[in-house]
Amino acid sequence: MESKARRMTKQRKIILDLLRGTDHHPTADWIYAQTRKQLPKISLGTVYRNLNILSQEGAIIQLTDGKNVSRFDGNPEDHYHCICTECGRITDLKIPPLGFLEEQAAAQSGYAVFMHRIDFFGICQHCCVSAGDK
Amino acid sequence: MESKARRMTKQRKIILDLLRGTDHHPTADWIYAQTRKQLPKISLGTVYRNLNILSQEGAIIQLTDGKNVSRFDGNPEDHYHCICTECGRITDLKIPPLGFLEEQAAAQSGYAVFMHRIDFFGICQHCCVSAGDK
DNA sequence: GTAGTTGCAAACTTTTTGCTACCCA
DNA sequence: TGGGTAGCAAAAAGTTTGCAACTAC
Repeated sequence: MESKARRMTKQRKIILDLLRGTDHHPTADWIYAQTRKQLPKISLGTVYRNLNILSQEGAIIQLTDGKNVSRFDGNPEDHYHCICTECGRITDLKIPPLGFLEEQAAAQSGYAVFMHRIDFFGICQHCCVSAGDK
Repeated sequence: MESKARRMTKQRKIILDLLRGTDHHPTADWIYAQTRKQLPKISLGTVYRNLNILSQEGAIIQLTDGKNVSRFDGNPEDHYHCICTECGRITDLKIPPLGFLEEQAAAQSGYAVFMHRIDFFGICQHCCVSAGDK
C-alpha cells in the first residue's frame, strides 16, 4: 500500500518550477523546449515521465485540449478552464468550485466520484481578431 | 460561406446508426470493429473521416477520456459525463444543463464561448469490485 | 456528370517503454 | 550503497492524409 519513494532530481525540479511560474498551460513539447535551455541533454521521455509522476502526486494537473493533446497546469487548486478551439490556448477561470455536483453525479452513476472538471470552449480574443480576415 | 454538400453513404449511415443505438460511448477502434461486421472492407480511415464529419455537423459528440483517446457519443443533446479512471467507461448523467455558467466564463476570459462540458471522474461499480482483489 | 467519398497504405504526432549508466537520499 | 531516475532510441498507439477508383445525388 506504500507509494514509491520519490527523488527531487534537478530535471523534475526544473519542470515543476517552469509550470509553477506560468499560467499558460503548456504542452509537453513546449516544456521540453524550455527545459532544454537549462539542461540541453534532457530527453523528451524524461519530461513525460516527470509530468506523469507530478500529476500522480497532485502537484500539477494534466489537461487535454480539444485535440487529444495533453497540456499541463502548474496550479493544483480547484479551478475551471476556458479553451480556445482555434489555437488551443487555455485560460484559468475564477468561477467558484461546484463540488456539490459530485454527489449528484455519484448518486446517478453509482461511481465513486473523486473529482470533476468543467471546460468551456470558445474563440479567444486573439483568434477572434484574426478570424475576421478569413 | 457555404458548407460542403454531404452524402449519406452506407458507411456513414452504419456508423451513425451504431452510435444512435448505443449509450456506451465507444472508441473509434470499437466502431471500426463493429462496422466491419456489416461492411468487412471498410477502412479505419473511413471511420475516422466519418466520425469527424458527423461531429462537425453536430450529429454526434466527440469526447475524450482521461487518456487522450477519443470516444464518440451518439446522443447530441446537452448532458454531462461520468468517466471511470480504471477502465475508461463513460456514463451519461441527467444533471440539468448549467448554461448560465457560459456567461460567467465569457465575461472572465473574454472568449466567445459556445459550449462547455462537465466530466466527473471516479471508479465505476464494476471496477470497484475488482479493485478489492488487488 | 461530377463533386464527395472510399479503401488502402504510408506518414505523422504524441506518448510510452526497455535498457544501461547514473546519482540522490 | 541501493533503488529511483536519466538519456537514448525504438516502438506503440491513435489519428490523418494522398491518391486512384468509385458512387450518391
